[in-house]
Amino acid sequence: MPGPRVRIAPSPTGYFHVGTARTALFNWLYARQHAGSFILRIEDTDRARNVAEHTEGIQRSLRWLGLDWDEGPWFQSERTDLYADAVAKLVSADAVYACDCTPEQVAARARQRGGPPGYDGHCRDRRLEPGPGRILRFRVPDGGVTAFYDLVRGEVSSPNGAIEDFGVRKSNGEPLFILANAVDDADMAISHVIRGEDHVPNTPKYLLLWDALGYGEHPSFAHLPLLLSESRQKLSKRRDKVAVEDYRDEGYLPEALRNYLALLGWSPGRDREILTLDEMVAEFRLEDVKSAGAIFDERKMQSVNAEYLRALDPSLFVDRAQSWLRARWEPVGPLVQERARTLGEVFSMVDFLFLSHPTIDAEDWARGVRRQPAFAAILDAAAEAYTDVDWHAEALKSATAAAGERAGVPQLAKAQAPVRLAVTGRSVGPPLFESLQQLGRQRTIERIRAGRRRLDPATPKGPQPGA
RNA sequence: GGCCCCAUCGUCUAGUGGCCUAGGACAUCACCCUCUCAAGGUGGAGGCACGGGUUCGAAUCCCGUUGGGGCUGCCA
Repeated sequence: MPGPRVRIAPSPTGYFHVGTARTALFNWLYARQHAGSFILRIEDTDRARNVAEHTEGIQRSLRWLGLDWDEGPWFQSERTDLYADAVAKLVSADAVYACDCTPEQVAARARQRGGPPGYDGHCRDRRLEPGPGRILRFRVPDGGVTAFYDLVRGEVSSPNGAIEDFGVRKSNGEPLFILANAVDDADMAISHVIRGEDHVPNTPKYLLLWDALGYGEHPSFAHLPLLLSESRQKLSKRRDKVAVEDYRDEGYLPEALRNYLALLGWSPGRDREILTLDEMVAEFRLEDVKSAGAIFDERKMQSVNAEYLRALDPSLFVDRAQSWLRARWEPVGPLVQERARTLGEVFSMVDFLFLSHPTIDAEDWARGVRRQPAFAAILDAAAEAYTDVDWHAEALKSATAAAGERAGVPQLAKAQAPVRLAVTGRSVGPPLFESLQQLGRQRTIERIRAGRRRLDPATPKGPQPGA
């Protein structure tokens, strides 16, 4: 008697997101509760947008959160034969047709109609031969309604007339999300599709495809409420700070993050909030998940984390803090080792990695500013250069050298000084580029900007003399 | 614009027709404790979006309005 089969299907196009983590958690809870299988599938069909580093990040984040998977990771990029077979089936059933309209043409016609954007079915009856340069589109029925039952939302339906002829295979032959997604769910015998609410509009298309491919009984669906930013918009990788690993680096405990995430859209009831994983597994009910979006509130998450921290056995707390501290400076350890005369000196060499704002040594700073007329120009150039450089020591070195040249200071030794002062607060310390690599892009650039502001004549605070 | 979804304190939520004078947590304010800060304790302020129904009775059911969100890609 096999249990349910669920999956988390992230795409490696960005850092692993707290929203994805919440979806993964709910899938995982469901699988564990029903002795089912939790499957990891990497949706990397869009080769142009994939970043290998993110594939690693997905797995690291999942493991860190304790969400172990039973199968996978499967990579869609390695399953292209499956999609090709499905496409062949769709073609021979005349469920899809080839279309050679460019996106520009589609948009232009939509503008001309003055109607809504979207594809107008232009090539529906042109009977073009499928092939390179031609996208394959699904022939959506003109009439009728596609409906499904959602474990969270109840009955959901939409008229087929509102669904345009969506693409299933790109003109370069790559499968599109909706196709790969449905084919894989069928192939992997997924019984419950538990995913974000943003996929609700995809579900009718998925079902149309599913039926056209003759896959039989539909999986069950549960669309989870979206995690929102403070502005009530869907949490976005671009706008918001959302990477799970950022929170790890800030010192959140995985069990605390997990607990907080569980509370978004679900509640164990009876006024309880802190609960163990076992309790969650025992009590979680998809049917009890709310359907309204939830704002991701970092302050609340902090208080949950604080509660977990306090509950730790003191010696365990020291251990946990220790390993966090250690992870922060360990990468520059060997570099510090060469320079420290006593262990006591280690601290002042790495303190900048821990402080939210570096302690600026007033004398070093004043001397640095005095000696380098292009101080400000170098900081500006560096901040700009660091914005989209590969965040590795070697690349940072070239970027800094280039920034120096742009500021009229071709010697790296001189060009690095203002950056070092702004970022570490001192004129001496471990090698700069490895230090920056460890500090991270965001904090580095923030500090350079702060250094830049420090250079500007102080803005008068109190009443102006004589005013 | 079209389609879809949603609606309890600022935020996360409890609530599934009478137990609701709507409970808890975060945040916030006051006080207590206290060498500081936390933690803890006590108390305060703060919400059922609005309008119609249904019902003896509605935060809970129905309809509408308003508001918010998602989707509308040869992204996933």
